[in-house]
Amino acid sequence: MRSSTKPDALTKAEETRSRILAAALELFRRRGFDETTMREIAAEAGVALGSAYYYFASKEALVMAFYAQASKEMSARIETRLAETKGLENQLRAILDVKFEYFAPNRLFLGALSRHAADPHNPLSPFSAETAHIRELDLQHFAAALRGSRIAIPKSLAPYLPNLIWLYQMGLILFWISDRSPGQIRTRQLRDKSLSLLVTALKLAGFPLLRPLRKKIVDLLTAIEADT
Amino acid sequence: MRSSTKPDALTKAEETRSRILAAALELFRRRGFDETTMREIAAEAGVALGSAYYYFASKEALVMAFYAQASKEMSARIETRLAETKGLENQLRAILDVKFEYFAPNRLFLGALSRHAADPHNPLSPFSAETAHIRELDLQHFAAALRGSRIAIPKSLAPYLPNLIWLYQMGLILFWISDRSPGQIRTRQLRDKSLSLLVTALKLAGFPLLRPLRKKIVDLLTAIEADT
DNA sequence: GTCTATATCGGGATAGAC
DNA sequence: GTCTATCCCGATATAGAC
Repeated sequence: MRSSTKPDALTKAEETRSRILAAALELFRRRGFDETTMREIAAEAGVALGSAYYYFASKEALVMAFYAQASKEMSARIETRLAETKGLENQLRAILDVKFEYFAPNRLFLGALSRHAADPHNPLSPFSAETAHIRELDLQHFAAALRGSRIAIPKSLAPYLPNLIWLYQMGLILFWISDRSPGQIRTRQLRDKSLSLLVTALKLAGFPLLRPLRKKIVDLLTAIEADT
Repeated sequence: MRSSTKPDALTKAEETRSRILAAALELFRRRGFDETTMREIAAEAGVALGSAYYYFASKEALVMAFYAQASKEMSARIETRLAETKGLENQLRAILDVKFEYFAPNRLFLGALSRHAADPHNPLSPFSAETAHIRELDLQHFAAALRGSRIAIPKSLAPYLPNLIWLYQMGLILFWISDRSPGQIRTRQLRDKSLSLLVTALKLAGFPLLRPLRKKIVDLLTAIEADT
């Protein structure tokens, strides 16, 4: 518990903890996740190996701490940007921009983590139960952008859209992580073209002739959602 | 090189090699990939640790050998099934069936490997350069099914379809790998509904009113394909 | 409660004798 | 081509100083 005599300062323990986390992230960024050892992290933070383990039960726990911090910081930025931006496509782009900007220095690091991305049962996966609260925050941003949009979205489809767009965004991020084109130009192209496609598709979604297709899509989404 | 005096029998070396591979796969299936150690594999195969490494440079190499074997065996089965099946949807389902049947005993094992799935630069990823020849075989099956179909597919879209369907199939397999519903019922539902959706979408693809959407899709696909 | 120092283990990979 | 003996190193457990 925080000492009640210094409510504004970090306690010694909190200071040590955040120094260890900072050292870990610095090394993860510089050398990648797998290559960084707990011994190096402890050395970089100026503590003994045992201390590092005292604060973080595993290397994995350091990653979870990173997730929490990133989610919190990005969420604030996203809310600011959404308030200054008009139009669904622009708002979605704004969300993506915040993420890419924030993640840019961590691309190598995230690349190592993406190994776990495909396994929803791995705690580090963006699909896992352990990261559910982070996902939830993201979903709220997407839902807000959709609510503010003037595009008429079919009622049957609407409940699934935040999740679908979240998934789309994860796909883009995964693509970006292993995009080796200079400055990740290809991801930028993909982002622009796919965003434009997405918005066009949403505009067409209510079109009567597409009813059978829409029905099949909703049917599919319902089946997937069943429990998860 | 194989001894020319016994063209039909396995040489001793080949026998040892395949015994090691069989032991490895058996253990991978039973206990999972990470949990299985090279020491156990050697013991199960009745050879020394060093011998296992003589035949397979790493645990990873054992996986690549599994891939090669699986690809070869499934390819033969798929060709048989395609010859007996009519209609695009049925043919696609036939291909998926062969894969799921073949992979069924290896679900746990594949689950551990799926960690690498998201990283195209990892040799074990289905997207990697090292697995390109396996992917190529798959693509040919999908291309054959599409060629044999009576559905009129827009010229602009056609070249991308085998790749797209291959990607769709990978998505299904990834879903299946971590599908914990009894008997993987949910994957079966998803397979049926998504196949039906896919075929419906292909039938509608040439529809004139969808031209702007189609154009955007082709545009997107072209950008992605650019080099990779 | 916070942290250091040290010991031990598990497992991938390799060297070199035979 | 097969073995034994090691190397190396990340991870973990623990005893105990402060």
